[in-house]
Amino acid sequence: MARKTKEDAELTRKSIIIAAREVFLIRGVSRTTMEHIATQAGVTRGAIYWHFTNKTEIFQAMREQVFLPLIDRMDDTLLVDNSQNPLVQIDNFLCGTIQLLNNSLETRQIYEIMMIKCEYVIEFSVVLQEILLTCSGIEEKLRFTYEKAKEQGLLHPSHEPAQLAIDTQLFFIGLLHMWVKDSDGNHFRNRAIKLIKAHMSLIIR
Amino acid sequence: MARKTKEDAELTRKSIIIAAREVFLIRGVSRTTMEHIATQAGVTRGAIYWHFTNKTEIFQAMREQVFLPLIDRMDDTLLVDNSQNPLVQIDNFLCGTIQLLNNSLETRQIYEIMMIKCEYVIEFSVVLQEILLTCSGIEEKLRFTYEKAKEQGLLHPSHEPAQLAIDTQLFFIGLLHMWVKDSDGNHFRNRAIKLIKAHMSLIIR
DNA sequence: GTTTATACATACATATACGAATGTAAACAC
DNA sequence: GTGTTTACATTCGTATATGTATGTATAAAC
Repeated sequence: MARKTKEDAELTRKSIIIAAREVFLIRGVSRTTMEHIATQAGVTRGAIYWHFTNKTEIFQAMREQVFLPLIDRMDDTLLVDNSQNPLVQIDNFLCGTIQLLNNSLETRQIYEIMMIKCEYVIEFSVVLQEILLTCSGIEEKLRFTYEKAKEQGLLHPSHEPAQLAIDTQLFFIGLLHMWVKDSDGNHFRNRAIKLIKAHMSLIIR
Repeated sequence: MARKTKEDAELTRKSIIIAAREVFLIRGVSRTTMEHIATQAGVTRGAIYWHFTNKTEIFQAMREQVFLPLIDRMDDTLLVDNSQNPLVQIDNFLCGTIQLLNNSLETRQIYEIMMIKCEYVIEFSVVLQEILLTCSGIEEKLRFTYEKAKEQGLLHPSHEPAQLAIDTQLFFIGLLHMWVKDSDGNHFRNRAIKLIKAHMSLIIR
């Protein structure tokens, strides 16, 4: 009805992203309409079209809220902090991600949306490329850390850091996918930390 | 225009499933309309509604074409044939799946649809349950085979079959997901067999 | 204090999708 | 060879989604 202050406008922008997340989760991204999001956010479609040009832009805004912190945390855990045992660093990174999913509803929901509530068709191919790029980054950082471990003699001599990095990465991608799908929690969610420990135990010398 | 023979009707039914697969792949399941499928199949929506009640039913029909053979092949490779080294059996099963994806366009496309071109909302929750169930089955059969390997002294003494089974399963789920996403082929598709060998080499004594 | 740009709400035009109803010609049962 | 059912095509009514255009009250700029 009336114009809001800039602060208020920013609040409605954020409430639109939150509403989109809630509706995406239930209806899936494709089946969610602007009207659904508007109703959930308590605004009209006009407000949404003011802040975003289309649904894809809302999706991207939502996605950045979890992906940028992920990269940061990965850098902090694997690259910056050199005081610890490299294998413990990797363990910490993996377990930290699971704990983040456990603790943060927002993160949990966005992961679920990105993995099983979104169809990666042409207009989302950018997102797919970014995911692949992020994975390349993870692989590289894991390899870097496994190389440190090898230098310190923590690995079995026949194990190559590059191989271990991909193996750990694929294990973790699989774990995340099953973690998300396993909404009951009995198959993977409750056992995730244990599974990570088991995976790491396969690698130590 | 005219009524067809039963054989012809079965052909159009199959052509509808093929058309659906092709359109699902490009547009995603949600954004695909009955009209899209009909046009692709060279029939009208009337024909589709005669053979299927809705889109979900087409999706299920398509899905069964790859999932039932998967189970069969898994049973054949891991359970029935006992002549080989159990670790080779597992290796064969994993590599066989990758080779199937390489050789069969149909299988490849259906996997891609199921993994990144479909939103698992309520009406698809049945599918999600089936996927979890299939995964449980895979885990069990892997464990069974790793137990054979342990009995034959092929494993490191500290490695438990149950742990190895889940680790291999999660590794493979991750690999399949990245295989599908990596349409260029440079990151995972061309390296898949090598990655499997590397994974198995982590496990042998 | 007036002007202007902002932050929306409302209204409209267009397009698309669905499911059902109906039509129809040929296959099949007898 | 007639009747019935099948395997569709065609048509129709309705609902829903999108993007844009327009209206409007107020915050902010001056």
